Amino acid sequence: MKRRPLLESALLGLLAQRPMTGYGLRRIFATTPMGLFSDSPGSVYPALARLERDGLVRASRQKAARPGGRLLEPTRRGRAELRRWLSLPVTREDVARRMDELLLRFAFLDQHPDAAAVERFLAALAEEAAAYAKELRAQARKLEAAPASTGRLALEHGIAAYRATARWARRARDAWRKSHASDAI
Amino acid sequence: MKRRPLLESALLGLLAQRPMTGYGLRRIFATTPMGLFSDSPGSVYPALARLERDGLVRASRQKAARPGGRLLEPTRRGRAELRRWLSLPVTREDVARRMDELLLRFAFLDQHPDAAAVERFLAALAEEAAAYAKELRAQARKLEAAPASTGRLALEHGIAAYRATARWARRARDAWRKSHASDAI
DNA sequence: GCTAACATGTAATCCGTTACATGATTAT
DNA sequence: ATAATCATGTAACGGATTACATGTTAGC
Repeated sequence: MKRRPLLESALLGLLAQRPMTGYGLRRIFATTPMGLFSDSPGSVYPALARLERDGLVRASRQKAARPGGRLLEPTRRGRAELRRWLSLPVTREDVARRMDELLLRFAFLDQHPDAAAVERFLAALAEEAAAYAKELRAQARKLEAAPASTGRLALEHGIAAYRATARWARRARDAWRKSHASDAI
Repeated sequence: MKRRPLLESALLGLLAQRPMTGYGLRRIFATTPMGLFSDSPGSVYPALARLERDGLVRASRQKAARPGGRLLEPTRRGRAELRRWLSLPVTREDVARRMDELLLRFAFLDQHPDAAAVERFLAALAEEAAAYAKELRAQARKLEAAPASTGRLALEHGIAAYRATARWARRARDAWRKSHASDAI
């Protein structure tokens, strides 16, 4: 049960949205707010080679727009692997230490075949983020330094950030419900 | 000008607060919200060995509370290196891709000899975080998908998070001013 | 004709993770 | 006695970063 590197999941998710070349993927990392990933060839091409080796992605030189290019798309196994990843539960551990993975998963979650997955994810995230904010608040109360230390203030940043995440999750859930209400009738 | 690994800065900052053993440092990572670092011996001891090799940390078996233990403390060069790191400016790049490093720096910033450093840091962070939130908002306007996609909603999480950071920075600055007002008279 | 953009890779190095390995001391 | 805690390390492996290396095509 080793965790797949985030970069590979990001590549797989992007290719499931739209097949493209390695260069196209790199451009996305370079020009959009997905820029927490490096667009360097030395990270992207080896990761794609691993996905091909594992049979999750297939390349075609014929379908590429230019000679030399390789159009990449997920295989059936690749799409199954993506669904498996998207179906993972939202745990306290994820919230405390892997928020970026959670956000990445969520960004691809509208590709999940189960339409209810988005609402479930947001409900779980709202709950876990609020609960973790409370945990941090409890930690902060233990410190109680008379002149506020920057350590204490940094902890309060964490509290504020998790509260903002919980608030966002509740609002996103409402927005999602409204814009997908027609399906429910 | 290679960037020092975050873990090494964290270790150096903690040792500057209070000399302790490698085990003590690991316990901090295991039991406090600084848990974004691994407490595994395979990460901590090699990092400490690098700091010793570079002359930033010195170990004493005599000063240790128990036989076998090694009490670690920063050298003069180590403290200078810590000050240098704490003095780095808050850039847009940092805000966009290295928030965890910024927060770590801030958590140690009350060790900085220049008392004004904390206020300067918070002012810069408030400004850069708000500006970056605006950048993201501009990105979001370009998407304008009729039914909100989860990708779009994920971007809105980013906006909410950076706004929360900016708000926290302004409030922390006010709090810091008040609790240190006596120094200014 | 030249420059920017398109396109794919490899090599060296460093760091983090996991698992392994060992031993002393304190509390029950 | 024996378990938990204190304490320090090494080895194997994998992945990320940076730099290097190369070639094509489209637009000016």
